[in-house]
Amino acid sequence: MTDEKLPETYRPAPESMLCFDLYATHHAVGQVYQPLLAELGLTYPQYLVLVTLWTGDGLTVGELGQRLGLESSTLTPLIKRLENNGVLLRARDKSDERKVRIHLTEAGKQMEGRARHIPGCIAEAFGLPLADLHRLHETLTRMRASLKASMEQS
Amino acid sequence: MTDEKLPETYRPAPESMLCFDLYATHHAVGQVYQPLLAELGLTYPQYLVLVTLWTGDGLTVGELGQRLGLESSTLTPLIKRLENNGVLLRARDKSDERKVRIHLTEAGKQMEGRARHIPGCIAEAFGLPLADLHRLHETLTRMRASLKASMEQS
DNA sequence: CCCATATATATCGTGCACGATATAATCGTA
DNA sequence: TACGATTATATCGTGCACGATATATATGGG
Repeated sequence: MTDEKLPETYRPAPESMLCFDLYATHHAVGQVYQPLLAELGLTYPQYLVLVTLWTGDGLTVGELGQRLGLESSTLTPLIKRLENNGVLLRARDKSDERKVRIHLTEAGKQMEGRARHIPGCIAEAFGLPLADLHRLHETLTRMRASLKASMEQS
Repeated sequence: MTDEKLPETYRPAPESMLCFDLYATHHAVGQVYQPLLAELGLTYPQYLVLVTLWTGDGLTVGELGQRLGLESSTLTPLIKRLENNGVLLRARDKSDERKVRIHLTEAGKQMEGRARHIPGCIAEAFGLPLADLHRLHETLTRMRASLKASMEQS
């Protein structure tokens, strides 16, 4: 990073800050998801958990947390809410009783079909050509790698 | 959006979803901010409020909410915490007693100097050339506009 | 002037997210 | 085998964020 002095009048406003772009865009995406997910009785984080389970049932809490970047203190109550709503079941792993494996119920599996239209709706709402979306994905992935690296070293 | 059928085996994983990119990148940025803001005794949303006030003192709760995209139900307690920490004061507007205007204290004004190094640290952690950051800002801004438009019409 | 309506903020209940800590199972090694 | 260290989840307290609702002030039409 350059160390050059910025003029005294340089005062970043939230609207010009990249971190705010991420914050606000993520928020706006959540607003678009909200009515789509409400039909299924899901919140956005709950939907992410189900998407992950649809790619592979029987994951442990830890594996889910690794995929989604969430702690057990977040996942445990979230998963219990999903269990209360009947979309999954929690079961201790027989060969290692420390682990809790999450299994979809029939209702949870069938929900995949009912959610199939959602990615298309979201992609449409983005309103950008596919090439831009690809570039965005790549930029954000590289950025995330860099952010993680800068955290490790400190 | 095209309506063409996707193969039955198409199953988006969170890691390939753009919304997850935004979610995870925003989260990673928060992790980088956290130690920098902890020195000032601030959370990230509190920092955003102060950044906004540094660009113009005496904003109302509603104006802050508009700039940051937050509701009074979020801002009111957040601002009260900042008031308890002595960085700002809340005062009813004399000419319209419905409005609450937020004014920085001396401590709140001085905090701007103590926070001046933060944007540079963050930009460095992004680890991308400035051109990419500009492009990202523009892409996200356009995307946000499109997302908002798609919400209005529905 | 009075009241219906609109506006600005605050309150309440739910859920997400964290760090710190607790608990319980497993593993390594003496 | 016994015990310290590690691992996996759960619990607790704090703060953010929302939608629904309440309260208080302001405004406009009759």
